[in-house]
Formats: sequence, C-alpha cells, structure tokens
Amino acid sequence: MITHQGDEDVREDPVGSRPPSAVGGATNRSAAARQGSLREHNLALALRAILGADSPPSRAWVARATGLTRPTVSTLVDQLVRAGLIAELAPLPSQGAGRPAVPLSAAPRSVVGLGLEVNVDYIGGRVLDLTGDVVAEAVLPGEFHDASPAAVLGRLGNLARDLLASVRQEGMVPVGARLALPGLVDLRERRLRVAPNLGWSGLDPVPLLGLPDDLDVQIANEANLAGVAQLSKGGPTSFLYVSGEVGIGAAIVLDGELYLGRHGWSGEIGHVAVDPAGPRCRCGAHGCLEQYSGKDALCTAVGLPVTASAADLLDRLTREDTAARAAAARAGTALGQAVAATVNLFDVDTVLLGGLYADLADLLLPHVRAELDARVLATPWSPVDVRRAPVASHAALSGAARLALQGVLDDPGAYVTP
Amino acid sequence: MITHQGDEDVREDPVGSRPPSAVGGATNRSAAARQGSLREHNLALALRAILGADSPPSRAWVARATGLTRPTVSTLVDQLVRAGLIAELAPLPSQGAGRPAVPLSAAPRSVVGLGLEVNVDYIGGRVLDLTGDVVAEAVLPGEFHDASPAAVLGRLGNLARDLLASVRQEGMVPVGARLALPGLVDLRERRLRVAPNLGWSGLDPVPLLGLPDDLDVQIANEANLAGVAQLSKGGPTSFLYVSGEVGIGAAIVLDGELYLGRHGWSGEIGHVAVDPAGPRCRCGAHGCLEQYSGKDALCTAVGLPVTASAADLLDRLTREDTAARAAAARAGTALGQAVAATVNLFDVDTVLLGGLYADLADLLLPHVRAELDARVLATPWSPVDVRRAPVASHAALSGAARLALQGVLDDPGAYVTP
DNA sequence: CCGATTAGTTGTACGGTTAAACATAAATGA
DNA sequence: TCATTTATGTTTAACCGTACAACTAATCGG
Repeated sequence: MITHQGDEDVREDPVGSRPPSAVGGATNRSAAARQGSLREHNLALALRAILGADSPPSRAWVARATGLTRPTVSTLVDQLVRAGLIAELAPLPSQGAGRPAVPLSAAPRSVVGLGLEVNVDYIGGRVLDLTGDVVAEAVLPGEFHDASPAAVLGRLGNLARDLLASVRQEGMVPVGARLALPGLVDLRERRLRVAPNLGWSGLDPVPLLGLPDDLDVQIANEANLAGVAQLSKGGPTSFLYVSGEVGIGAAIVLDGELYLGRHGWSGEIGHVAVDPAGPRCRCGAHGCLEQYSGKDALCTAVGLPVTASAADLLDRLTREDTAARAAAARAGTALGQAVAATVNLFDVDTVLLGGLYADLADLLLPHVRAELDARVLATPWSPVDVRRAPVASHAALSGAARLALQGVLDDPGAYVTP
Repeated sequence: MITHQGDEDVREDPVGSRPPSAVGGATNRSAAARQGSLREHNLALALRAILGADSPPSRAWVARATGLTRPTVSTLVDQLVRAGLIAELAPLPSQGAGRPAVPLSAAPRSVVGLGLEVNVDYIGGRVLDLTGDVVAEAVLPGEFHDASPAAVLGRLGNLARDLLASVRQEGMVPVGARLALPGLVDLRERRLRVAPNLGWSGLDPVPLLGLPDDLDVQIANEANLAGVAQLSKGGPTSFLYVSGEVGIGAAIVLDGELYLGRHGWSGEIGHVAVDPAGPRCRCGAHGCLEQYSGKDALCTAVGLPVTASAADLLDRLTREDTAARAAAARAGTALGQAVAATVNLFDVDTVLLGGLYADLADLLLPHVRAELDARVLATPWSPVDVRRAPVASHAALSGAARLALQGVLDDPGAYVTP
C-alpha cells in the first residue's frame, strides 16, 4: 500500500484542469454521483426537453419525452419556474378531452449570456436570453490590425459593461461571457497564442476587459464560436462549419457539441496543405489552403487590393469574366480539397460555409461539391450536404453568447433552490 | 397541445439508433436518471478506479480516489467481487500503522472479450480478460484477396467457436465480440460497405460467422481497433494512430475513447490528398496519401513486387541506396503532410505509427517530423510527439477484444446483483 | 498493555424517484 | 342534464442508494 500513501487529492477534478474536449459536457464521468447529482441530471434533462420542444409543452409531455414520471417532472419544473428559467404560459383554449395543460417555455429575459468579439474590422457584444432572442447588442466598426490590445480590449470592456448594465437594469441576470478571437486560443491556459490578423500574440485578454470578477469570462476561437451559432432547433446537430475570411477557420460540431481538441485549437483548416509545393504561407509552410481560398488570395486573383470589402469582392467575382471565373474555380476547388480531407477524417455529412464564403456560396459551391464527390470516400453511401451557413451576421457573437449560457443548461441545479 | 399528441415513444433511445460518436459512452445524457442509475454510475466509477490503479488498491483508497465514502465503496466493491469482476488478493505484509488493507484487482479469467479480424494475409481471434491478459489466441495465415466472404468468415467462425469453447471450458464468460475489417464499416447499419483489399463490398459479415445469437457481435474498422489497442495504463489517452498497410487508416482516440464519427468511418487518412495533381488512386481521386505512402507504392518505389513481405521491404529500404533513401523520403514526407493536416484539424499532440510503419519508423520518422514542424500551426506551443506505436503484433485483435470488454466497464451494473 | 492509526462495517438519516391514488377540468354522449 | 371518459397535475407512502457517525478489526510504537 505504500505507493498509495501520497495520493490524497485524486478525488476532486477542478474544471480548469480537465481537457476541454467538448462543450456542453454534462455529468462528469469521473466524479462520484451523490443523491443531488440525480436531481441535477434530471433537472437539466427536463430543461433541455422544454427548450428543445417544438411548441410550449406541458409537464405531462415532458414526462413522456424524458421517461421521468409526472410527479418528478412536476417538482423539477416547479424548481425551474421558481428559479426563473422556465415560465408558465397562459393555458391555451383547450384542444380535446382532459384537463387543459399548462404550457411551459424558456423564460424570456431572465438569465442571459454575453458574447464578445474582437475582429479585424469591428469589436462587438451581443446578449442572448434562453429563448435565443438578442436582448442587447452593440457593434463598433474600426480597423484593429496592429492596434494595442489594451486599448482595443479596454474599449470592448466599456461596451460590455454598458451592455451588462442595461440588461441588469431590466432585471436580467448575466451568467457568463465568451470572448471570440480570430486566432489560436489556448483554453486550458486562457491565452491568445497568436492572432496574425490582429498582430497580437501571447496574451490573456480577459483582465484587459476589466469586467467584474464574479462574471465567468472565457475565450474561444472565432470560427469555433460561429460554428456553434449555426445550431438551431430544426437544423443538423453534427456538421463542419467553415468560415472564410482573411484566415480560414473551421468548427466541428458533433451532436450539438463543439469539438475543441486537446487545447482548443482544433479546426485549423486554413493551414491544411492543398499543394505542398504551393506558395509560401504566413505560417511558414507552403501551399496552405489560405493561400488559395483566403480573402487576400481571392482579392489578388481578381485584381482588387486586399483591403477590398466583401461586397466589392462579390461584385468582381460575379462578373462574367475569365479571370473572375478562374479565381472562383481555384478558390472553390482548393476549399473542396481541404474540406474533403476533413470529411474523410471526421466523417461528418453536413458542411456549412460561413463568413465570406456565405456571400460567395453560389460561386464556390459547384467547385466544392465536385471535389467532395471525387474525394470523399464515403460519398456513395452518405453524400455530403454542403450549403451556405444559415446564420451569417456576426455569427461568432451569437455563438459566444450561446456558449456563455451553456453553463445554465448543463447545470441548472446551480441556479435552483430545491 | 395538438402538436404533442402523437409523440408517444420519444422516451426510450435504443442503443442501435444512437449515433456512435464515441466508444465507452458512459451515462446517457438524454435518459432519465433513476435511483439505480446512481448505483450503476458509481459501480462503473469504482471499477475504473480499481482497474486504473497503479497497484492493487484497497477499498479505502478507492473511496479517496473516487470521492465516495468508504461505506458506499464497500457495498459497491462487494457487489463487484460477488459478480466475479474484482478479486480480493491476499493481504500484503503490513506497511505502517493501521489495519492492513485488502488489495483489490481485476479478476483474471472471469469475463472475457473476443477480438476477431479478417485481413488480407490472415484471419485470427484473440481473447482478453479484464487484466488485459491474452487468455486464448489463434491466427491462421492465408491469402484472402478476392476470397469468398462466406468461406473466409465461415472459417473464422469455426476458429471463434473453438476459442469460445475453450475459454468457457475454463469457466470464463465471454461478454461480446468485435470483428475488425480492413474497410469502410458502417456501425449504424452493421455493414461492411467496401474492403478494397479483400475485394468485398456491401455485406453484413456477422451472420456468416455463425456465432451464438446471445453473444453481442459488432464490427469495426481495423485501424480504429488497432488504435484502441495502443491505450495502456501509463501511456497517452489522446492520440492519433496511423496504420500503414496496403491501405492507410487512422484512429483518433480522445480521453481514452475512440472517435468514430457519424457512421463509424472516421480516420480515412489514406485518401487525404497530398497533391491534387498526383497519381490516380484506386478510389478514383488523384494524389491520395495511399499513392505515396501505401505499401504498394513503397514496394514499387524500391523495385519490389507489391506482394513482397514487410521484412523484404524493410531490408530493401534500409540499404544505403539512393533509390531507397528517395523512397523513404517521399513516403515519409507525404505521410507527414497528411498527418500535419490531421493534427491541424484535430488538435492532438501525440501521433503513433503502427502497422507497416512501426517497422519502418526509424526511416520515416525524420521526414514525418520535418513536415509536422513546418506545417502544424500549434507546434511552437505544443510540439507534436510522433513515435512508433507500442503495440504492433495483430494490434487490431487486441483492440477488438478490448472493445468487446468495454460493455462491462461501461455498465457493470448489468453483471452485478445488488 | 495501551493509545494511535488506518481499514472496513453497521445502523440511522436524508434526499430523490416511483407507484398508486386523488383532484381538476374539459369533451362526449345518452 | 349529468354521468362517463380522458387527460393533466398533485398528494401520499414506500423504496433505494448514499452520507454520516459510530463501531469493530488489526497493526504499530512505545
């Protein structure tokens, strides 16, 4: 027994030290389940059932949907109602026999999540409530390449405090914030390793925001968060989201959860090699996808300055012009090759194109589809569905706010008195 | 309420219909937690703690490790002992003050898992118990390209029945079997879609084995299972395993669980494009990794027939010969490019080379490492560790047997009387 | 031999779910 | 009109599994 003498604190598993392999992680596999865990699990289950229902469900429906009994659901729902997470709506004019049900729905404007974003051409914040409604928003355009992190994050912090103050004013309770950053974000150490387009590297941006210490503020990659924003009630729950901007990022969403990898920098599709002998990339390697399908490459190919707007680029590419067609083909084909590699590796069957690619989807899609048909091994049995991402405008803000709210969905027990 | 009237059977979620996104799935997030779920969770927790301990632990140690109380652990361990999953060892000569502990360990030769494999040049079966020991094994070399599925699987079925009979004879209880196949395996529909090297396609191999109906028999990809076999007590729990043979497959293992994707055909690294303008591949596309680093390509590059053995190939490649060096460089570089893409997408920091690549590791590693250093974006902050896979001989057999046993680890409650 | 220390067990309390019965409210139909 | 049917939601008692505290068991050091 000697070897065990030292192992005192194996038992607790502080969240920070856990590898962030997924978001929305649910019940901890390696923790002891006590009595309360049961209630927490079922509370979350009932909450998800209500939020995910097509129309406001009754307690009895929730019981059927979850497999819990009606008395149990009643007590759980009562707790959710008391906590302000769920609201009882006015009974509908009754439909059929039996006692009329009390419809339940997510309580609007109760708990809210704050999404923040720093990007090359704007900073912004957005507040979402449990219904998914945007309850407050502010976006400041600007030009932040090579701007001082302290200055930019300070301004964003002011904007965030204003948003928080205004929603608190109306009685809402912010439960967390996520900051979207266009770069390699280390979740475990909460550091922005490098953001080439901002010219930033090696910093912890959270203190620079100056938000209250009691608010849970975390950081994540912009494309990953934009991917999360594509989740919607009817839509697919497993997909690859590819965001084209100056850089190209991707998010892998599986069963409604973001796949983050060991450190949180999964999905770096922009540096998948399309042609190992191709042009040199900012990252030092040769032939990265970014050199073929990034915004700069596209602009250059059609003779625009790299500072051109997405609208200009779309305009130029839409011309019936040999150069324009060639540029779209080159970018779309390269994108298709990289996406095909990703699909072969991840086995997803839906691909959503976002960011700049949402605007250019009509031009790129035929080329992307052609490459996927040729290169994805599984195509004959499960064709890959590639399409424009449904949420486009500032998607990362919504994804960040959504993820900030995730803590409530995962552990409503923390917000409820039994 | 009309819209809800029809939704009767939302509650149960038969395992077959669930997307097989991971193995070792643990407590079902979308199921109601009843009282018994608590016990099942903690039973699995205690079992994992005992199996994962460095040396046979006591009940008190398990309590500390899991966060459960000693009385609870006592009752759980008693159940595991009664079920024959855990054995109480003879007390050690006591070390220090206090009542001597009763050391616990996995019960040898109690429940066992059966791993089966059909490959181009052999069929085989292996039986593992909870300690990880091989308790029975049989391998039949042969040449199975274009052989009849019914004949080959019939022979494998005989072999499997012999193994099962012999372990049953000794009082062991087989709890399941996994069949490893070198091809695209659809887990959800339990079909082998296509196995180019066998010349097989579109079949359900399980009935052809003729195993007893009460044994849970499932199928999986050979490389995926070989990846699972690399998990060991001291080693990494998240890694990319790349298996080079005629085809090239990969397994992505995250936190000790195999990532399978939507259908179970994740990890098809052999058809990641290394050069889109490269040679045409069997799959119809151009420039797939397989055309650069597959066994056939390597053999051809050094002037051997594609039927040459791994030993011949190694022998020829090890010569101080320009052609041999060029062949190793070409294969290693291409492999490095595909692996770099995978690492950029998955964010893993360990890569294990298995199959043929285990033999060729010394020759390939420098080239692979060079490409990773150049192409993996995260290299400066988290260098990728690439090395030879620890388990080489018939790894898929061990992985399959291990996965067959996984059901016991995930749900020991099913094998225990409370 | 006695206190200190650690391992494992016994008995009671508590929290959470269940099953069964009950209360509520509407539609249905003789 | 009024009992019957149907469905929702609540109450009650029982059950199950874990926690806590106290106990026994076994060893060491003095």
